[in-house]
Amino acid sequence: MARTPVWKSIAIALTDDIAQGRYETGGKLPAEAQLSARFGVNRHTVRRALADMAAQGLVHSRRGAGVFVAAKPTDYPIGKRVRFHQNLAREGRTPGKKLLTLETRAAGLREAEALRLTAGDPVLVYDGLSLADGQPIALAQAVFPAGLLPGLREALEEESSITKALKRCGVEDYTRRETRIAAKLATATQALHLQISEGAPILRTTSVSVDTTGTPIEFGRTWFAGDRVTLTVGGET
Amino acid sequence: MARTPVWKSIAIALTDDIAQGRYETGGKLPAEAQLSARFGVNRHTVRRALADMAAQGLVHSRRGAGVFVAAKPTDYPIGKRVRFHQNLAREGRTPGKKLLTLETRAAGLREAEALRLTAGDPVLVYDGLSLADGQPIALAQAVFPAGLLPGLREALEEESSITKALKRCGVEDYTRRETRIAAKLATATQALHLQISEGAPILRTTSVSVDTTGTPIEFGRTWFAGDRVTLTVGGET
DNA sequence: GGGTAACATTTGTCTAGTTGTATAGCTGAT
DNA sequence: ATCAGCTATACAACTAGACAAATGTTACCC
Repeated sequence: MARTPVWKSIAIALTDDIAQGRYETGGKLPAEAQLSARFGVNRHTVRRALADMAAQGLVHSRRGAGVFVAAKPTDYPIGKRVRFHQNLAREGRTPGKKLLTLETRAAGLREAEALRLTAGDPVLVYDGLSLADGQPIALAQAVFPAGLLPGLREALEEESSITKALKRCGVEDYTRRETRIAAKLATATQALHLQISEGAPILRTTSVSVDTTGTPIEFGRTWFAGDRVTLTVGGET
Repeated sequence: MARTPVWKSIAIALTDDIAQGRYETGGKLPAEAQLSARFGVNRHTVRRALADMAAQGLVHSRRGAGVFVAAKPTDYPIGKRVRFHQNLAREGRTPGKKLLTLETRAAGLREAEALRLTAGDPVLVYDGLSLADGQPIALAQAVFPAGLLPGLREALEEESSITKALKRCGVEDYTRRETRIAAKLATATQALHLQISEGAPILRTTSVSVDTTGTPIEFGRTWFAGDRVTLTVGGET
């Protein structure tokens, strides 16, 4: 007759609290010390419960910060028309962006090929962090042909969305010609930005977008935090 | 001529030690390993003795912590005027309270009926643990009509007693209109808070308190640890 | 304003000690 | 022969305390 261990009943109680909405998704749980006081139990026992919940993907902890209710993996549709803001708004989440770097440099081989340029042609490289409800979702790099899109740099600095910035440069619409998906492990830098641990799984997508005339406009590489995003393909989005 | 078993003589010796005041009530006994060394027997034999004493309510053990001398069952008078602090102080024990949760939510059917509200009306729910000399005595849940008592939440957070908090909200006096008593078995969560074993007997009281005008003010449910409390009814307290 | 230094908070990890439970075996009395 | 009483050993579950490492906050200075 194995009675339910203490840590398990704590895990159940906390799971119930989350399910009841007493703690918001993405929100912070009380500190372990507070929880141990609330349940009248040693902190280690609380940690055992939290570890169980973390293994189920219900919560995740950050040393020095706290324990957070894990947000459900975001479904991110990949199709002809990929719009970050729309994709997230549809899921009922608040999209956000953080500009990391914005620079003009010479195109590399890979980039030149994708954008139908010559290696060495000037390209505008946008590095940014995509957020959902304030939580990092993806690292995005977009490479634009600088020669074709004058004024894009300023537009990207001011506008909150790439779609809007492109529109200001005369690109009314654009679609994805191709998207490739691969699974990788996070490097230290990526892990830092995405607030995941080094070596955690990430999804890398590589894409080429073209305007209505079929001219390549953007060469994009995006790294998604593997446990926060599920890519979906096939809806006619 | 059945000789007294070894474990029994150990139990007698320890019981005598307690009676002689060699171990304070509420204090910790030496670890089982130490006792087994002292009596020159196996730890299991000591455990057999302790189990016997625990069955008599003389001691109680907490895994990982030790074996403690049990306090005598507290007499807890239930009448028109039930005040936790007073009830315990009269017995010469030090009352204590620990706030577990405090939330505002919609009233359930049962609660609405008792408080003469409509199901769905906002109620303030107080969950707390009552202590005597630091030992858990009872789990208490009190449901207040949130609409009638603005500011009660803050008062409950700051004051140590419900009576005082109510006074701050203008309730000078209140009495019990009714108390129902039932015997139940402890659930895992209850057992955790009361530091008893799952399935141990508990006393559940359900009460409705009214102010001087007869308006229901509190709907209370309390779970007493069965072997630590004896409810008394009938004194004109 | 921006950088930085100090401080408090919080999680991560480690060591040690204690009770709870399970299994196996020995011994003497009936 | 059986069986209750006890020994022996091992592991699981929980407590207790301490310290390290990361983070967030605040005050302060230039």
